[in-house]
Amino acid sequence: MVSPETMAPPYQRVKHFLKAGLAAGRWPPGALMPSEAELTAEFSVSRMTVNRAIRELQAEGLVQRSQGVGTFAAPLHKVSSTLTIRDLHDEIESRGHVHHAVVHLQRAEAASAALAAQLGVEPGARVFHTLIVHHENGVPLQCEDRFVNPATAPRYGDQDFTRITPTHYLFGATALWRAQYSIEAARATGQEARLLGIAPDEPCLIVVRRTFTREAPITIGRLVHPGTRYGLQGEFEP
Amino acid sequence: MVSPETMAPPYQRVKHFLKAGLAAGRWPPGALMPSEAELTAEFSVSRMTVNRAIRELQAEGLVQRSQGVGTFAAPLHKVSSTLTIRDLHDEIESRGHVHHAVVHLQRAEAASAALAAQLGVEPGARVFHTLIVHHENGVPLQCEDRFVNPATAPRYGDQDFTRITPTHYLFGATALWRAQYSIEAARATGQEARLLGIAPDEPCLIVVRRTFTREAPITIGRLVHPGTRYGLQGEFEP
DNA sequence: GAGTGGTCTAGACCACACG
DNA sequence: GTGTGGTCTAGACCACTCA
Repeated sequence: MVSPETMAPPYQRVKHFLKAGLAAGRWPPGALMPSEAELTAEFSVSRMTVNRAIRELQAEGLVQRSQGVGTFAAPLHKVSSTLTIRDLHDEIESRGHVHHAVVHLQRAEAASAALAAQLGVEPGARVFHTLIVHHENGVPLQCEDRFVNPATAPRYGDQDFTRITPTHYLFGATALWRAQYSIEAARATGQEARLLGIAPDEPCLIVVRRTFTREAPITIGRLVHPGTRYGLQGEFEP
Repeated sequence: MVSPETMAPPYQRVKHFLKAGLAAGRWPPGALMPSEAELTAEFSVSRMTVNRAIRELQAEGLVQRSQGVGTFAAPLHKVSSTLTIRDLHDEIESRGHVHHAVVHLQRAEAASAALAAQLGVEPGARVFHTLIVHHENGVPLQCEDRFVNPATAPRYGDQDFTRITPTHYLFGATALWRAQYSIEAARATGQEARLLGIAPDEPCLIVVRRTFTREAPITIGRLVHPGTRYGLQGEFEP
C-alpha cells in the first residue's frame, strides 16, 4: 500500500511541498524560496518538472519570480476582492428550498429611445419584455423586469418561464460574451413593492445586469430584492 | 526589423494563435480544437511547447481537455460572475476626486459577548473601535464602523486615520489570509444617518466585511453607503 | 563569473477513449 | 489499434542580476 503523496505526479508533489510550506509560514511574504536547482536535487526530478510546479504557483499568485534573482513568497497585497453572483434558481435549490416563478407579463413591446439604445435596436422596434417574480418556499424574493433583444434570442417570447428561468434560457440560447453588473440600494417602484408584498419605502437591493454577445446586446434586466430577505455574500482567499 | 509576433517565444505564438481563433469564433463553444500533434507540425515546435500553450489556456478557462478525447473550446456556461470590491480611498482617487476622512471615534472598548465571539477574544476584553466617515469631494459617502482585534494589530489605536484608511493600514500591518463579505440593502441607524446627512429612512447599501489571519480574526467592519450616492459595479468576460 | 529564472527540444512511457 | 492528452527527462542556450 502506498500513500497518495507517493502516487501523485512529481510536479504535484513539488507544488504541494511549496504550498504547504507557504501555508505553514515557512516562507513568510517576501521571503526567498528554494531555487529550481535546489528543488531539482531535493526531489530528484528534472528541472522542467520543478519549473512547472513553480510556474503554476506563480499563476495562482502565491509566488513571484524575477529572472536572475529568485522566487519569493508573494506578499498578500491584494486590496480588492471578488464577489460571486449566482443564478437565483441555483442558489435557492442549493439551499434545499423550492423555487417557483410567477410570470406577470410576457410580450413584445415597442422599445423606447433609451431602451433601444441600450439593446442596440432601432427606437420603436419590438423587443421582448418579461416581468417575473421568483419565490423561495413561497416567499417573494426577486422581481425580475427584463428586456431582450429579439435578434439574439428570437424564441424568447415562446418560453415557459415557470419551468426555466430567463437567465438559464438565455445562457443556453445565446453566445454570451460579456456581462456588466451594477448593484445599488434603493426603493422599489410601486408596482414592484406590490408584487413583492413589501412596504413602498422598504430598502431593496437592486441588481442591474446587462449581457452581450460578441456583436450585440442580449438583454438588460433589473432584479429587485427586498433588503430584509436577500443579500450577497462572498469570500476571498489568496 | 521584425514583427513582435516573430519575436515572441514559440509557446506564446501558439497560445496567441489559439486565443485569436477562439475570439474570432473559429472554434465555437464545444468545438474540437487542433490536437497537440497537429500544432506541433503546424508550428514546427516540440510537443512540450504546444502542451504548455494549451495547458495555460485551460488554466484560463478558455478550453477544456479530456485525455483520450481531445481539446475543446470551452462552453461559456458560467452562470456565476464576479464583482470586485475595491478600497474606497483607491476608488475615489482613481476617479480623480478628493478623499478625506473624519474620525468621530477612536478608542479601546470592552467587547460585548457577540462581538467577542466574532473577533475571537474573551467577552469583556478590550478591542479597538473606530467610527469614521469618508467623503468624496466633501460629500459623505461611507460611514465605517469598525472593531479590531488588538492581538492582530496592537498599534491600531495609535494611527492617524485622516491620513491612511483603516483598510490600508490593516493590509500592511497584518498577515491577511481570508476575507468574508456580505452586502445588503437596509436603513442606516439614526447615528449613521446623521453622520451621512441623509434621511433616516433612506435605503443604504451596507457591506459587512470580516478579515482573518491564518490564526485569528483581524477585524469586522460595517460600511454604510447612501443608496443614492454609491453602488457597486462589475464586469465579466470569459 | 556564478547563480537565477525563461524557454526549448526530441524522445519517451503511460492512461484513457473510441471504434 | 490508433489517436488523444498527461507527464517526465537530460540536456541545452539565453537573458538577467548581483557581487
